[in-house]
Amino acid sequence: MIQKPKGTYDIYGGEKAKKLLYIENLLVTLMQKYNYEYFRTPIFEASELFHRGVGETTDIVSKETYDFKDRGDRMMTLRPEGTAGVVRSYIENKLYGGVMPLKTWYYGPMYRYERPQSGRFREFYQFGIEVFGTNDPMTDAEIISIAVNFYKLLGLKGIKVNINSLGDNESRETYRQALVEYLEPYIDELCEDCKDRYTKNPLRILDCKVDKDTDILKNIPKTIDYLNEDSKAHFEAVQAYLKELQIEFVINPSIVRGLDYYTHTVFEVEANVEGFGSQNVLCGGGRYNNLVETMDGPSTPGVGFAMGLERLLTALEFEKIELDYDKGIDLYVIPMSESEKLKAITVTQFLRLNGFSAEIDYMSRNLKNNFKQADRLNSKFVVIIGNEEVETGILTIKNNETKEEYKVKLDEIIDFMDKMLGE
RNA sequence: GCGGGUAUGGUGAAGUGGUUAACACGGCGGAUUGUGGUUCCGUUAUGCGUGGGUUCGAUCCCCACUAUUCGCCCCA
Repeated sequence: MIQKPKGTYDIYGGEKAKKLLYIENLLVTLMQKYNYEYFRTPIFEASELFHRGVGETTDIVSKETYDFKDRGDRMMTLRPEGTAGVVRSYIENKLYGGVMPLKTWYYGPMYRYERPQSGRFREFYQFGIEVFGTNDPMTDAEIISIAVNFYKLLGLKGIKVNINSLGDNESRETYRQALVEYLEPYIDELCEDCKDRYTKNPLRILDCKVDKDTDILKNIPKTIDYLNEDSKAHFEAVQAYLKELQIEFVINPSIVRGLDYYTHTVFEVEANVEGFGSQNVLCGGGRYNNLVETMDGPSTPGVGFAMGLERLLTALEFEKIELDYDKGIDLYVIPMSESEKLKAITVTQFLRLNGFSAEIDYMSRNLKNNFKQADRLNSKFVVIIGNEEVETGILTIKNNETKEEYKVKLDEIIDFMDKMLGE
């Protein structure tokens, strides 16, 4: 038997599918309200896009990509994240010539070759937003609030927002120097990974979990202490906006994010639920004022985030949150015998085309099992069609909850159902 | 890339080195040929992840592989 690739999963109907569609619909309507535009970019791109966009030294690019050569010998990569593709599209389509800011959102599968575990897949879905063309701290606050408000709308309770600031280029550089200076005497005491990071990307030593309890890490310089005036003002403004929007947050100096393109604000939203898996970051993002330029576009500030759908679903299950989607159908149509099937399918189609969800018996079940089936489908009403109904044109409709039975003329059935379902 | 757990039917699972592999749920059929969700009856694995080995004999012991799961690294 051929099995699914490691780290992938199927959705095969049922509650999970309904939940997923509900969440996706909520995202679409929320994005309309916030006035964001839908972006769709390819699932594979030239490998170089991610090497430059995400960062050569990141784990994501150095060891987690799905690479392949196409039949024209071009190196391609299945996208490991969404930002690089959107930025490429922004530049390639010269969207910087339009009205700013450009507020975009995307949703789709991402691919990373990792060992699967709780909350981590090789193919996983991300929803993300990217805003181009403004450096206003209000935007930073807005996108954080979007993530938080979305989780609140779904009913999630244990969410925690961590924010930090890396500052602009100047601040980053002074900080990097201070960091390297501070760490120099301790290099030998750091873990193997950190020794490597020290030369390649010292910032990432900050969120090392191996060394996190050592005095070296406890006293390590904080990025926020090295912000210049502009950067400090930016960070403070972000906080002021968040407070105004009543978004609770904590400043966490160890948040640096694993992608190289961030400047100024970085943040993570985590699920703070007892017993939740160790992969508890639901959403992460920040500002990337250098990225567009790095990718050969005109200097353009940007800010965005990405959230993982699988982790969100897990969090919802963990908090036992019931989503408000329709769990059943309106009517279940039972033909009493083979000879009534023609009439039954006509009635069913009529109902379906007039706004009701309706199902019919395809299995020629006996009456008892048909009622059982109606229960399984959570049908609000049952329509019985036998020879009497066909002769008189008057249908028997039973309310599946109250057990009340009604006789309804075929051409009055829509009005009747509207009334019954309280339309 | 590294470390731990697990692998029995459609599902959840018991089980023992030795003749017919519990039990529960679900499914299907019937008791009830136009009214069910209760109850009762019947039925539902020539088979215990794959391949080797130990043994007179292995689902149960050993090894490898594969899958899965949790964790590390990293990330959503």
